[in-house]
Amino acid sequence: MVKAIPGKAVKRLTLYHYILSDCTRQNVEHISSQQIAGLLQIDDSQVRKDIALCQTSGRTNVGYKAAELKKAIEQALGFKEKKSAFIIGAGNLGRALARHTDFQDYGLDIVALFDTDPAKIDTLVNGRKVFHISELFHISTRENLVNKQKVEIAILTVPGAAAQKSAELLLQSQIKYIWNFTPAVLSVPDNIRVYNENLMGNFLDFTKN
Amino acid sequence: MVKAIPGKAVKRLTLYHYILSDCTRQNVEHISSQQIAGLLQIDDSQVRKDIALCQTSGRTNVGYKAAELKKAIEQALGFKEKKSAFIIGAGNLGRALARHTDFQDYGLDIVALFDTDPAKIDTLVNGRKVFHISELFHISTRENLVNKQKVEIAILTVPGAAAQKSAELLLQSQIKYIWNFTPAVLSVPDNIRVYNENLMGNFLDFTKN
DNA sequence: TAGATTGTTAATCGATTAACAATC
DNA sequence: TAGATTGTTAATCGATTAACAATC
Repeated sequence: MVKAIPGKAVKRLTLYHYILSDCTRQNVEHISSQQIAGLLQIDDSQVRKDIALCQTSGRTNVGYKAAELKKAIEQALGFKEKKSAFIIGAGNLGRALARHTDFQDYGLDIVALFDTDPAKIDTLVNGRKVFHISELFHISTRENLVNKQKVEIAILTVPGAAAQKSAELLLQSQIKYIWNFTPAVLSVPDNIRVYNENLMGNFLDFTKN
Repeated sequence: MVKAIPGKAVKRLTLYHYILSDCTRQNVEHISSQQIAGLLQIDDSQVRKDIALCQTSGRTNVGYKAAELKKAIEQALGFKEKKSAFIIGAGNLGRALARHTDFQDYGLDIVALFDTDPAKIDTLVNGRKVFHISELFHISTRENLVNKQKVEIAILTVPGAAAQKSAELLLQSQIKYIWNFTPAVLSVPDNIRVYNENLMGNFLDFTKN
C-alpha cells in the first residue's frame, strides 16, 4: 500500500512537474535536487524527500533523469486519471475556466456549465453547454450514464452572495468536491469537501509577506 | 510597532472576513470564536489567536462584535489600501480577472492589460485598455505620473511556455510582485517576489487529500 | 449564581532544515 | 581519486491544539 502524499508535498511536486516540462522543452536530460530547490528557493533535502514519495530514484553524482521523474510525478499525483467537473456560475471567471486549456492538460474535463441568467442558457462555452441550474439533477444523472463516470467536482464561480444557495443546490447532484472560487465560506454536510481557493487571501498573504 | 501577521493567519483572517460580511448581510451582531471555527472546521483557539493579531478584542460570554471585528481585519490586512496591477496576457483568464469585481472590493485595481496578439491591442476590457507588451516600459512610467503611484504588481496569465519570457520583460517595469497564474516556475532576480497561484497543485491537493 | 466565552500559556504535532554515510 | 549527489536520520523550527484562569 502506497502511503498518501501530504498536501504541501503535492503542491510542491506540481511545481517540480512544471520545471520538468520545461526541461523537456529545452532538451535538458538530468536535473539535481539542488537545481530544483534553487528555482523554488527551498531546501534541497525537501526536494529529495518529496521525490522519494513518488517511488522513483535518482543517481548519485548525476541527479534525476528529467523524463523519468516527470512520469513518476504524473503517476503519483494521478495526472492521467480523468476527472469530470461542472462549473456553477457562467460569469467571467466561470467561462474563463471552462476555456482554460491547462485543466485539460492535467486531466480535468469540464462537462457542463450552469447559471440562472436566461441570456446564457443554451449558449456554448468552449463547446460545453450552459444549462439552467434547475437542470442540475437531471444532467447530473444523465452525464452519469453517458460517461459511465459520475461528475463529483463542482467549480463554484457565482457571486459571493449567491454562493451558499448554490452550494445547497449541489446537494441534489452527485457532487462530492466543491472548488470554491467565491469570497464566501460555505456550510455543507460532512460528506462534501470544500476547497476555498481564496484568491484575495493568497493575494494579501503575498503582498504583505 | 505592530508585528507582522504570518501568511497562514492572513489567509484564515480573509476567510473570517467573508463570514463577517455574511453576518452584516444577515444582521447578525455577534459571533463567537467557536462559531467561526465551526464553519471552517478548525480549532477555536486558532481563531482567537488570529483575531488577537488584529488588535481588537471580544467580550467574554458574548463573543466578538461582527461589524467591529470586520473593520479590525480590514485594517490589519490593508483592504482599504489601494493596490494597482497590470495583467500580462489578455487571454480568457486575464480578461476574466480584469472583469472580476471581487478584486475591486478588496482594493486591487487593474490599470491596464498587455498582450502580443495584434487583434487584442487597443481593445477595452472592463474599461481598461490592452497594450502591446512592447509598450510596457512606456506605460509603466506614464502611469506612475498619472496616479502618483507606481504599479508594482503584475498578474501573469500568459501560456505556460511564454511565462519566463514575459517575466523577463517585466524587469523593464517597476513591477516588484508577480502573481503567477501560469503552470510555470519563474526565474527572476531576488528583488522580485513571485507567488505561484498553482491552480493545478491546489486542485490535486484537494482531490487527493 | 452557573454557564459561556475570551485571552494566553503550555503541550503536542507536523513540517522543514541540517547533517552525513553511501555511492558513483 | 576527489568531488558531487542521493537517500535518510536526527535536530530544529513553527504551527496547531489543549487547557485553564479570568471574566461577565
